[in-house]
Amino acid sequence: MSKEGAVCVEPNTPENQHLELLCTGELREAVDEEDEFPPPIPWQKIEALGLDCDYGLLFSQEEANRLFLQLEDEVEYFTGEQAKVQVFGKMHSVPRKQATYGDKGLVYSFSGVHLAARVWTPTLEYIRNAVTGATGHTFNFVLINRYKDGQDHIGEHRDDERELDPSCPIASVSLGAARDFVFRHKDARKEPKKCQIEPVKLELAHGSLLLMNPPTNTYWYHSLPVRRKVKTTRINLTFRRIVRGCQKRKKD
DNA sequence: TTGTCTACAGGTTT
DNA sequence: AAAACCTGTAGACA
Repeated sequence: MSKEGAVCVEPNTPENQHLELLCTGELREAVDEEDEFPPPIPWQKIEALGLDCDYGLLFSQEEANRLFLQLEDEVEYFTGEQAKVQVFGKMHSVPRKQATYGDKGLVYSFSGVHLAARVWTPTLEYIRNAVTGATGHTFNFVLINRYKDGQDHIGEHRDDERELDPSCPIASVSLGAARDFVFRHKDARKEPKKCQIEPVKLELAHGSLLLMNPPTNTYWYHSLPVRRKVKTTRINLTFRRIVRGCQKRKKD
C-alpha cells in the first residue's frame, strides 16, 4: 500500500506558514497596504522533486459561501458534444460539468474538445481580481469544473496544453465541498515499482487557493479522485494565461 | 463477516 | 509516445 508512504499535507499547519509569496513577484512591488485583496497568508509551501505549489485560504467562509451561490446562479456549463472528450479513440461524457470564461476570442482545447471562452461575469472578474491581488499574476482565462458530489471526478492529467504560458502558474480556487487532490510524478506512473517518488496528497478546502508553479505541470499529473462519502457540490476555478496568437502546432 | 470504499493495474486507438 | 476515459480486482476498513 502506498497509503502510509504518501506525503500528506494538512492545510494551514503553523510550521509551514510562509509570509511571502515565493513565486515571481514582478507586479507585487506596485501594491501596498491599500490592496483591495490582501494575500491569503499564511501560505503553505508544498514541494517535491519538480513540484512547487503554494496553498492558502483566499476567502473567508462567509465570502466563499456567497461566491459559491453566485456562481451556481451565473455559470453556464457546456452540454452535449461540448461536454465530451475523446480518449483512446472513444468518446466519453466527462464525469463533471465544465465551463470556460475569458478574454474575447480565447479557445482552450484538450482531448479533442475545443471550448470557446464566454465573456467574464461580474463574480468571475471579482474572483480573478482577488487571485491577482494575492499572487501578483494576471490571468486571461478560467476553466471551471463543477463536481456535483463525490462521484464526479477527474482522472490523472497534466495541464500541459501548448497554448498555456509556461512561465505563468495555474491558480486553482475551490468553493463548496472539500475534496482530496492527488499529485503523482510521471515516472511513478510508468514505472511504479522502480520509482520511489511518492504521491503528494492534500485536501482543497472551501475558499482555498492552490498555486501550481512551473515546472509542476511538466513532471506531475494531478487528479480529483472519487470520494463516495462526499454528498455536496464543489466548484473549482483554474485561472490560466493563454498565449494569444500561439496556435496549436504539431511538435517538431 | 460482509458490504463499501479505495488504490492500482491494465485496456482501448488515434 | 502518450492520452482530462473506463473497468476489474484485491485488500483495507468498519
